[in-house]
Amino acid sequence: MDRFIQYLPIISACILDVKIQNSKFWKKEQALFSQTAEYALRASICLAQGAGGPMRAAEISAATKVPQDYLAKVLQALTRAGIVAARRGTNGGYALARPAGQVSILDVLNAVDPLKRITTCPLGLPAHGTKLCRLHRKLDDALATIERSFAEATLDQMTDASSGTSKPLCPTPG
Amino acid sequence: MDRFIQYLPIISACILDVKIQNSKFWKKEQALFSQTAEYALRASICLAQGAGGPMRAAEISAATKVPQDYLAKVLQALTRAGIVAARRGTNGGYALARPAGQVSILDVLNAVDPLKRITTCPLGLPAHGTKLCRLHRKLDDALATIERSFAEATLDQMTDASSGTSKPLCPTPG
DNA sequence: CAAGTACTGGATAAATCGATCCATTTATCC
DNA sequence: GGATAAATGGATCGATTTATCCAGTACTTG
Repeated sequence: MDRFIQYLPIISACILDVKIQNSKFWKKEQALFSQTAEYALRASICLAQGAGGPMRAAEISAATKVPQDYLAKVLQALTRAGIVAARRGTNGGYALARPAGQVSILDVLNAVDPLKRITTCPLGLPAHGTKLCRLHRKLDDALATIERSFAEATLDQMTDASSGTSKPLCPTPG
Repeated sequence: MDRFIQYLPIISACILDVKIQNSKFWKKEQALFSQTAEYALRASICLAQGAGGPMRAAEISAATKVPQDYLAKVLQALTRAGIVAARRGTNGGYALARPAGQVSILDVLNAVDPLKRITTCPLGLPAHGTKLCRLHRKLDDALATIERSFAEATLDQMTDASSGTSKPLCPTPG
């Protein structure tokens, strides 16, 4: 036979399944959003809640469960991006540089882990397109949707204070 | 003064901007989608296009510009997930295990880099919520949107053959 | 000004991802 | 059955991300 059996029968799939169990499955832990982005968002929203005064890194770390020394790096990035303002010495700490209603989730994300839109073909064939580009338009559509959604979401909308209900928090998986 | 100046004046922002230039900016390269996911999608669509017969790894590598040895790992993962069927030896190669119209982008993504929805509070406070959970609902909404979009997009929709126009490819950035 | 506080930033280590090499296994062709 | 072809899987390596430590700097208080 020189014709390839393209669609394997069910029985072959079963054999494949066994092999999945027997070999170390190549599994990635990577989430869609980076750990750093998660940390930056937690910290920013934490600052948006305690809007009274500056919070020290140790306080933010305790409230958000972000490793303190790593949080320092994240806050530095947010400071350099102009999203938070840092103050040293006694009674120092971090505070938002703008009102929470004027800082979007996208602002925070872009400060630490920029959401890169797909503008050129990753295959690097500029003049003549390749066969893959419907894919990249689809992927970039998804990026655009997220970008729009996150650009409209401000930090104050993420705080408890933005609603009458006091505990609308994380639902349990059920 | 024991009251923190929360909203720094413009002049301070300028000073901050200077510091951005002078220090090594903490910049991440990570895109929203992993390199492996990109490779897996390219390879899958490549197989969907050449739907005639099996393609060897070297051929797929040449067509998709994925490093050949790494592509082998990606294809192994797709094989174990039952998305592609592999055949060894002369005239061997890879082919889709199902018709391209029955394989979604989400299927491919989940095979190599699962899109993990947020079902529980990452802060690990199950009973009593934390102050951060509006955020995670927002993030998970984004994940849900992407998941839905990618579940509906099949590989054959990503091929050139799915349209009358022959070159609707990657637009140049302009 | 002296002491103490808290952010800053450099150096470093651990973990994961991306990439490569090569021996082995399985299939086809003659 | 032997030679060849091509995927498989183990080992390794470099780059990036995540995490930690600590000396230095700037700011406040008294």
